[in-house]
Amino acid sequence: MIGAQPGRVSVLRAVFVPLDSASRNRGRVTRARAALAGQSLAQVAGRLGREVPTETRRAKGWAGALCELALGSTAGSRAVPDFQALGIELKTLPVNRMGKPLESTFVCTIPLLDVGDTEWHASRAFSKLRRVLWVPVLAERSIPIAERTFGAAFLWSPSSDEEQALRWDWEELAGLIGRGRQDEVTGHLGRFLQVRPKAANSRVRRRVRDEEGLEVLAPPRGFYLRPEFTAALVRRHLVLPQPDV
DNA sequence: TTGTGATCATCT
DNA sequence: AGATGATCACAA
Repeated sequence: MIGAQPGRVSVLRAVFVPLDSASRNRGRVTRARAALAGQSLAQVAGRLGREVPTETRRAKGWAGALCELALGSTAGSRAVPDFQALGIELKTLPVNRMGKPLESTFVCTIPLLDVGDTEWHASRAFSKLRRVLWVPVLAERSIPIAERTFGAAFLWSPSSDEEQALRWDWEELAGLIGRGRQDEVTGHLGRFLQVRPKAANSRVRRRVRDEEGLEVLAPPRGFYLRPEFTAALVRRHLVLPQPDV
C-alpha cells in the first residue's frame, strides 16, 4: 500500500494504517477506528447531529470534543481521564499529510501551589499520560474543518524509557516551580515535556509560592508534549507515506 | 472561576 | 519552518 501511487500516496490510507495486526485490536481501539478512521469531521459530525464550525480561529478544540462525543467520553472538563473506568486519556493529534504532528499536545494544567510536593506517580501529568488513546487528525491549516479527516487511533502507554524521559523533564520543571522559581520556567526548558502558559489571556493570574514560600501571583501554566515526542509515537504505531524524492 | 478541548499569531 | 507565548470555546 505504501507508495502504491508514487507522488500521489493515498494519504488518507497510508497515514492512517495501524501497524499492529487487526487481530490484536480490541475494545476501545477497534471501536475508535471503526467509528472514526478515514472519516471526515463533517461525516462524523453529521452522524451525531452536530454543526461543523467554519471559522478555525473559533473552533480550537472542536475536533477533540467531537471525538469525545463519538467515543462516549464523559469526563467533561474534570481533571480525570476521559474514560475513567479504563484509565484511558483521549487525545486528538493534528498531523500533516506525512503524519507529522503540527502542534504540541496539551497534557494538563499545573497546580502551582503543590506541584513541588507531589511525586511523579501522583502527578496530574503522569495520570494523564499513563494510557492515551491517540487519534490522529489530518488537519493541515489549508484544509477546511469539515474536510479534515480522522486517522487510525492507537493506544499508547509510555515505555520505561519514555516514562523516564518524561519524568526527568517533569521533575526539573515541577521542582523549579515548587522552589518558587517559576519565572525561570519558559517553554525552552524540557526535552519532551515543556511548560507553557495556559489561560484565557495573558492577564490571568494564579496563586503560587515565591522563593521564600510566600504566596504571590503568576500566570497559569500547563504541561505540553513537544511535537518531536508525539512524532515518534506516530512513527512507531502507524505506517506513514514515504517522503517524496 | 478553573479545567477541559486545543490552535492561533508572532518571532526567531 | 518551527517553536514559544497568547488565545478561543465550553462545561461544571
